[in-house]
Amino acid sequence: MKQSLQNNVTYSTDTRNFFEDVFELVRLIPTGRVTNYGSLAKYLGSGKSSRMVGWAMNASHNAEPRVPAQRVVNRNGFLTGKNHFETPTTMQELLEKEGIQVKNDKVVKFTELYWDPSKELL
DNA sequence: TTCCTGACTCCAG
DNA sequence: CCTGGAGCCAGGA
Repeated sequence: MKQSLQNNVTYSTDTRNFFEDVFELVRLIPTGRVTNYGSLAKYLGSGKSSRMVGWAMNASHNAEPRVPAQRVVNRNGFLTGKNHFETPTTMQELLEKEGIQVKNDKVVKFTELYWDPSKELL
């Protein structure tokens, strides 16, 4: 099912809702914590569609209020999405500004900072 | 319309 | 423990 929106952009209705769900969920991640794509997808009921979460992040840059996409990394704590920010170092800088240490494109103490929506949220 | 790609993950070997 | 292949599904060519 497709529908045309006011901004003249076409999205599948389900996709649009999925986007917004992802955005809101990411905004719930506490400052100084991180999570991964798979957990978000699972929490939203998409199970194995972790790639779609990353794809949604791609569209999150224009979202209001801002989506802290830097807090979403892959399951090993690597900043796989860094190249999609304004500069390749933006993601890391944003994280460090929140007190998260990053080394070699990986979140230090990832397992301790990991935030699982299906456990932290009701 | 078909084919390819990807901010990912899981699983069999 | 490491690797390759498959599942996933929206967009772009």
